[in-house]
Amino acid sequence: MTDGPRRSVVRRLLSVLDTFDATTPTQSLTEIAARTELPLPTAHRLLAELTAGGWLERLPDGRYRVGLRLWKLGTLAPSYRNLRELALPYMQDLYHATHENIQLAVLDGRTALCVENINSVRSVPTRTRIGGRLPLHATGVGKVLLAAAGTELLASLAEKGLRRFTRYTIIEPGRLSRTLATVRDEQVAFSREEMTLGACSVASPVTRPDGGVVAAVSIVAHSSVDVDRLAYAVRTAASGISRQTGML
Amino acid sequence: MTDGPRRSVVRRLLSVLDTFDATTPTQSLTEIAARTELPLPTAHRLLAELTAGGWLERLPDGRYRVGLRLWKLGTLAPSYRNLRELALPYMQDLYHATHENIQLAVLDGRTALCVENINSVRSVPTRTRIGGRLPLHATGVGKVLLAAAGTELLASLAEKGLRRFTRYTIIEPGRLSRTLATVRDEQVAFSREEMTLGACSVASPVTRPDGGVVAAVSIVAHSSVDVDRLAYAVRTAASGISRQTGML
DNA sequence: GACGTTCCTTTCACGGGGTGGAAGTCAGGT
DNA sequence: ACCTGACTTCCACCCCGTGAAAGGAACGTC
Repeated sequence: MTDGPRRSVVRRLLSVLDTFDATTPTQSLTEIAARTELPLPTAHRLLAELTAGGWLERLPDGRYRVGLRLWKLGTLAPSYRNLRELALPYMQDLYHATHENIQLAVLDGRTALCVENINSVRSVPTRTRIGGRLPLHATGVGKVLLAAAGTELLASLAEKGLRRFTRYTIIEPGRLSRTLATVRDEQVAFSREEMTLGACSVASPVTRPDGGVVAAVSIVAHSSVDVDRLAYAVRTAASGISRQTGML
Repeated sequence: MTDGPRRSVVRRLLSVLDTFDATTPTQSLTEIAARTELPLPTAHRLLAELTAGGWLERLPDGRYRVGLRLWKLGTLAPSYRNLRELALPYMQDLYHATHENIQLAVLDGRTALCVENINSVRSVPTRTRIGGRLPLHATGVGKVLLAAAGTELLASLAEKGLRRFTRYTIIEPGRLSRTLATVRDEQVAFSREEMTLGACSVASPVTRPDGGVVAAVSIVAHSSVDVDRLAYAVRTAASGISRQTGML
């Protein structure tokens, strides 16, 4: 029946957990079995064990969703645990000064991962959610993180082709590389409608005392806003957070 | 060797994950093996699989910690996913109006679980962390959640004895029960140095359109602050959040 | 009320993969 | 050089996870 190579119990279990994402926060047994390509009884047994332990929850209608226990565990993840607590006050200051959207992201593989955000009702509505992903080459935070990463990352991204989101997206590796050099130089990255038409952003790196970049903060505003004028604000906030990282 | 009854692979794996908590965010192989009571090679294999999938991370010194993937997954947990995003703006309003600590908690088993907080530098320093637990009988948020839960919960807590934290902690089940009636009536709960000497709190319930209580917001202030004057502020914020829960 | 459908749950004999004692490796200390 | 403690690898045994098949449960349809 199952053609694929046999996975270990552990990998099966983890692939069950992996089926939960932002687009499918709740799932039925059949859906999970289908997505994991596991026989129905097998999926059922794994889900039963996860539910019994409180890792997943079962809704009255039989559907499964992520439980509090997993949330609590995730809370201990490094980029979250302290960074978020240190950064939030500074992000709030930025928000009160500008009334625009504020984001905090870390590097996760080949994308930027949003770990905290403050959405403004007055500013451009962003699709970004906590736990959501952002492209490295078309956003402010992405560029900051990409600039700080080794050149191999850029090379590997370029190899697979830089996706064009709007007509302003930089998809030429050479031009992107030059942009990143400026970012490293000035500690600020811009994105002018490169990800979404009508939205611009300014980002700046959060660093450890040794200079390593751990995250990026940014302001995401409507394209009519002069983001250059916001650059110093982001840099100031980023410096504030960076100063605190020494205490981790 | 191992005396205990044999656990299934799944339960073994989950007990490995379970060893991670706020007090031990990073652990060595030997520590994990000891805490889970698993043979060292077994623990090693499980950890290797978890690390390979990005569920755990390995530090240069060989210690393990929770990885980004688990954090992302936890992000999907119900009480967190939307509640937090809805509530944060209102919590910020409260913070700016009062400059005290603000907390948001949900019921989790026999304790209150803090899902969001804003710590004020000007107010009492709180030990509470996101993902941290608070007693139901000695805190504002706890009382709100306990009042909304069935009477069985209070009975079962009383059976095991209500822990005394300070000389003000209510440990008489009858008196607590009467207090909870008032909480239900007035939609506000107070804690006056019942958890920590020098700290008081006011809390109010966040409800769904059908009236069910999903969370509690509170202000935690120095005991010199007249918390009665803050009651309307918390109730207002709680109402605001409650109105939004209809959109979930 | 019988019948079909869909989704979930339970059973159980089989055999492959997890197990863990033992041995090997590595780093730091004396 | 020798020891100690912590991690990693090996591999033969055997236990426990597996999944096809059958049993329920909850609907909707004729």
